[in-house]
Amino acid sequence: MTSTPRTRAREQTMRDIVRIGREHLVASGPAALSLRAVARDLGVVSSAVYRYVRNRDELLTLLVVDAYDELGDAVDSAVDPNAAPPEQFRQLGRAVRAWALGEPARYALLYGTPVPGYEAPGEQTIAPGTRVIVGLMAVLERAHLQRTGRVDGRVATPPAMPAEEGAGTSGHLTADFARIREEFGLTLPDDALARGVLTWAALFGAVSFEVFDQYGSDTFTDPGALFELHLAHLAQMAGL
Amino acid sequence: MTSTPRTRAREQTMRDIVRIGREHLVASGPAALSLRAVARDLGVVSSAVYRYVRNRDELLTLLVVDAYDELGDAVDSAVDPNAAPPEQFRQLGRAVRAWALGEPARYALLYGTPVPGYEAPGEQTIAPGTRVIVGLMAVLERAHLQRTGRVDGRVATPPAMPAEEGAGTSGHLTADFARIREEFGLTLPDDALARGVLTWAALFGAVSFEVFDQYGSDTFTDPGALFELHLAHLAQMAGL
DNA sequence: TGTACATCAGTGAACGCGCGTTCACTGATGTAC
DNA sequence: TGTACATCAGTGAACGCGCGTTCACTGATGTAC
Repeated sequence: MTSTPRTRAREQTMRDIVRIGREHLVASGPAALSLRAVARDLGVVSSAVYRYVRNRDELLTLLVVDAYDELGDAVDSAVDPNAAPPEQFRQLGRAVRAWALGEPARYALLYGTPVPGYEAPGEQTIAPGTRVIVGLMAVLERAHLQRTGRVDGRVATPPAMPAEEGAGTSGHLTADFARIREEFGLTLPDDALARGVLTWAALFGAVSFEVFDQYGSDTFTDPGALFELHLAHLAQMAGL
Repeated sequence: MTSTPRTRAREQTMRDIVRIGREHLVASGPAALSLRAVARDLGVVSSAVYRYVRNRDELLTLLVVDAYDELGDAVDSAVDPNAAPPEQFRQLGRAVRAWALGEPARYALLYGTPVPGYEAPGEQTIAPGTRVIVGLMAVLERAHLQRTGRVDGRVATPPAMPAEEGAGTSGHLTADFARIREEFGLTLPDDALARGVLTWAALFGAVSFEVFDQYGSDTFTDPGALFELHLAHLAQMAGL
């Protein structure tokens, strides 16, 4: 039996720490995140936090994972599995934008300037950190399967897809794409993979420009409409 | 005669402050930039810096302008005025990427997470901050003029260009695009403007992903080749 | 050319603040017999 | 069921550090007559 009162209290405190950390992130950005301030809000002496968290970096990691997971959940629940791929792409894009605009500080933690001196530990952050690109690739894969006539998405043996060598696809890239295909279980050809990666980066570029106010505050009266236009062009670039 | 020894010394110190500030930015990021540390490196007591700079925010502004200008110069000198627009676009993109990879901390100051509590004063930062998008739009404008047969780029009366109302271009956007056209002296139709803005955001998205290491360090063996591929797709999206 | 005054760079001390992290400790909760 | 011991959350003091900004001051440089 692992759920003694003590362990339940510990889990609750852990959640409180993450919640308070989130609030501080929102208020002052990652560089200013401080264990002492979290302890204060937790109603506890500063050294007590070290019972829960090895150091400041570990708290940052908790917040990074927390944010990636919330974004991943938002995206997953926004994409209708029965919709057509182009619509799925738009749903994904809108979900990313909506979450980013709602949580600018946490978005910045994930996709803004890396926190100086902090290196995210891969074992904990890679899986949640790749959920969006995995989702995007799944949409592209489904579109590809439909295009090539395997609509249901179930292929007994994913045929060795010999990567219609695209216009500028060089040796290194071909190998990289092969590895990616393998790792994510995809059958997309090189060109589609390349477009997918660019679409991913471009989507976050558009979102970052809006969240970080690069357009200038009064350039676009209706940023949502601009974003819809962007989605249409991005879908085209993605090959959807 | 304004160049007394004293004013020359002052200008030199001013340059030293910016240079040292740059170095600190590189070492520890904008949030950690400190007037005291700059004073230390300048070999002067901390309060002396206040003879040159009103406060920390003003130093940040100097560094922002400094960085925007260096990036703008890099882009301007990379774009060959006699090249064809698609090649000009690639030159511009490569220049942005090269500068960003060479100066990641200063790139982050411009295009990463906004510094919490700091608001850039528009009067000083807007002009240098728009040089890249102005350059990009100039490339697109030239392509447009060539396409429409006014190759030399000199049109006596820029004809009232009634914005071939694009697929999803709504009312607000049309007005916004009209304002942009006016402000930058462009004749590009709405669709080209929209593509230009997205291409701009997408280009910086791709660069940010690389500089901020979003791809994962060992996913792409040859990031330069990937970027060239991106440029090809982006040029296509831009309508070049 | 020389003198009187104004300007300005830089000093040093101070104010009040916040930070991460360690350490020996107390007292409550959980566990094994 | 009761007792002895182990675990663990939280305390409070301390170490050593850095920060932005103000202020009265000294002494050198520049300017006007």
